[in-house]
Amino acid sequence: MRKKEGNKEVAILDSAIKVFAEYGYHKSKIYKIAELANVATGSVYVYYDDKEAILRKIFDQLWDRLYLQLKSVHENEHLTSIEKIDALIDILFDIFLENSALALVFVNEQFQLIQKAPEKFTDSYNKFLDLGEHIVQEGIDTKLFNPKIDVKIIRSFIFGGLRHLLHQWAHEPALYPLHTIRQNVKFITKNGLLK
Amino acid sequence: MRKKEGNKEVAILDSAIKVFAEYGYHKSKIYKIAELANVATGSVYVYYDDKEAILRKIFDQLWDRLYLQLKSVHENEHLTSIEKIDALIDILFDIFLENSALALVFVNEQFQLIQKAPEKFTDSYNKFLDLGEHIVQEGIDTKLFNPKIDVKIIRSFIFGGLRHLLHQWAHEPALYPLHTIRQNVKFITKNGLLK
Amino acid sequence: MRKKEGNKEVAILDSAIKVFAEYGYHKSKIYKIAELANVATGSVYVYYDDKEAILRKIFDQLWDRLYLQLKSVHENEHLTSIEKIDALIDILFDIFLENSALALVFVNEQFQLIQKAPEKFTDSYNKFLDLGEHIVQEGIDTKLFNPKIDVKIIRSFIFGGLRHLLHQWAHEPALYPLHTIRQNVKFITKNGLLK
Amino acid sequence: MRKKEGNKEVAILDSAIKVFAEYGYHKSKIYKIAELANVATGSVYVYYDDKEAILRKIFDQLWDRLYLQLKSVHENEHLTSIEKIDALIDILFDIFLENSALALVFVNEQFQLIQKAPEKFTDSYNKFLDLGEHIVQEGIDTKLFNPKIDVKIIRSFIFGGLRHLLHQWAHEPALYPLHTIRQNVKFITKNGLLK
DNA sequence: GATGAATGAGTGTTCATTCAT
DNA sequence: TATGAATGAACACTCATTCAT
Repeated sequence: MRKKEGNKEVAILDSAIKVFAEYGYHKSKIYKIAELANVATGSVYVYYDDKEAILRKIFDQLWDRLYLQLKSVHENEHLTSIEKIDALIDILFDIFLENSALALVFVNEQFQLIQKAPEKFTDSYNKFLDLGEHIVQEGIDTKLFNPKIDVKIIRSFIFGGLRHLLHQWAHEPALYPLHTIRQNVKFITKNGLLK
Repeated sequence: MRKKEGNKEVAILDSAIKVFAEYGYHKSKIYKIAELANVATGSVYVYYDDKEAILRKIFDQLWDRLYLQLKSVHENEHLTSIEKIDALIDILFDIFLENSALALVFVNEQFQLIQKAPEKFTDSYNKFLDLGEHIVQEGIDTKLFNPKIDVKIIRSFIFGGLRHLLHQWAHEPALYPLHTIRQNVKFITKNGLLK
Repeated sequence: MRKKEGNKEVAILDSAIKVFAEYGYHKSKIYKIAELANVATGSVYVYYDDKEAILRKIFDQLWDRLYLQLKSVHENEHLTSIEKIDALIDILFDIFLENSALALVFVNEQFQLIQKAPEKFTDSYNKFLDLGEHIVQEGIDTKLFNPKIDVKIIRSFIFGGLRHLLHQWAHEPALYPLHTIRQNVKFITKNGLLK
Repeated sequence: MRKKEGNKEVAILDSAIKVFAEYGYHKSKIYKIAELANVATGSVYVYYDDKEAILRKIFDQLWDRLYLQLKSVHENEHLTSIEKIDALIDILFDIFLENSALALVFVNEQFQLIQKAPEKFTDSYNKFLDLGEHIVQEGIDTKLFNPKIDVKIIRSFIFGGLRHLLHQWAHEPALYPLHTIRQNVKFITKNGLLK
């Protein structure tokens, strides 16, 4: 009996990220993904129900990782709210620095997927956002951040700003060193949040 | 939508915005657009070369309008840099307040389109961004804004933040009144830019 | 504007009968049907929703014709029950004599189709059977036929016998002249029904 | 169905009959058959060359049994031709009474299979038909049956009638008790054959 | 210009069959 | 024998685009 190596499942996912990044979800062909993963077309369907399931899995994994990292930051009692916001930004930058194709997929496809069936979207995503919101609220409560701001709106604003920058960077990494982007984001964010 | 006698071209474009907003570009069918515009499928091709040309036209018009408005703001010598940034934000909010379907299309499809062939993307878009950048630079030069910031990065950050907020609003207008979003954005932006 | 010629719809149906007869429904390919009808594959879907709709249409037309003919026979008051049974047999033989491919499709595919969703099967089929049953009952009531027989069972028996013979004939027309088959069927049927 | 230890071959065949009966041959999946037989998909191919071989085996066994029974009837010198015809009908009814799924498979799939390669179809089938024909001929020779009838045609007619009734019964056993069907068939058959 | 019937290239998915273990 | 992961050929159906009228 042949055993599932488990490698194929991962290989398919990695290939999918690359193919989705290059062509966009809709123009990505299953046979391209299979080809790049060195498996047969049909094998894709051994591990994933359909094309969308692959995309969904990509985001599941992504947000699981991001949430766990942010959670560990948040549970560190030695950090101020400011330092936690700093860490949040670092977490996002680091994961995409590691895999720029993933950044492209994230920016280009998450909206469409989440819009289709928000309730089916990975729970870690909402947990991540909630935690981010919580951190901002903590900053307000501890008089570090300006009470005038609406946490949900600011959360979205920062998130969107980061998303856009990461997209540009993923698309043209040479244009700006990531650390410069990072510094600027931290600067504007903090100075905007501090009283 | 009622057929606009003698102006099928506009009717098609308006219908396309609605259909693209509802289904996303890739899942939008030409016959749906034609139907909503009360014209025959074939008529779409009388006015537009292909499906992508419709999308391109939507962005052309959008950025033309935005650029012209920002230009007029910028040419007003009575405004400070801060007031110009305020006006920039207002311009963006107002146009999407007027047409939320357009906001959705903008947020969901611009990336994909611009990525495909950046050089073919409407020139007004770049002009708009350059002008925004210019305004920020002016603020730095006049000692209003912090010189530490990189104008291009900050420009993208704010732009992305706005984009994301508009998307959320377009998708669920009831969640937040646009004016609250607007206030918050202005607040964080200004406090982040000012020394 | 191109006008639907109406010929294509018929051409596709005729081709489908031939292709279904030769390969069986499941092994028949849409492109084969289109090819034989001298139309493009896509044109098949201009006229029919899907593959099954073609098969369904074939039976709709078949049973509509058969029912109308039997109805006209039944309404002829000069005929005895025996003569009506004779006519019923003739009707079936004649229609398949005219189109032997249709006979094959009928024999091979009707069961599967009717089994899938009996309630969606053409109404004319049930009307035809009911009328056949009615004629037999009339024969019993007028003391021509044996009262011991159960009309529904006998109806099915004769129907199945005819079906099988027609199938054999359609498959190997040379084996038996249709008129010999017809005579024998009439003979056994009548002698079985008469007291 | 419970796994029959040491007799996977039989378990697969029994499962196949049920699955073919429920879904029809073409829509039956090998993995469904394997699942029902409590064996792995691959095991099916240990015992059968391919999907069609399973169907072929079902008919082989069926006709072997039927032929052997009819042969034994025919060799009984105490029976008249009429009694032999009676017995023939009983044989058919009894085997399907015992296994109604088999009846469905027989009715739905035999045509397609036999049509594809008549020469490869089980020999017992032809032997059975020939013996049936022989019995009718005997009846004619012994002046019991009407000499006008063509034995081959009548054989097919009766066979088809039975087939159709069995199909209806297998599909809706509650509609008619099998013994009523049996009586009616015997009645019409005999009265049609006797002078 | 306007129409909508006609086109046919293109692809996600299925599933019978194979084969390494 | 037995397994079930892996395969890849096959196909129904879609829909952007064309073009005869």
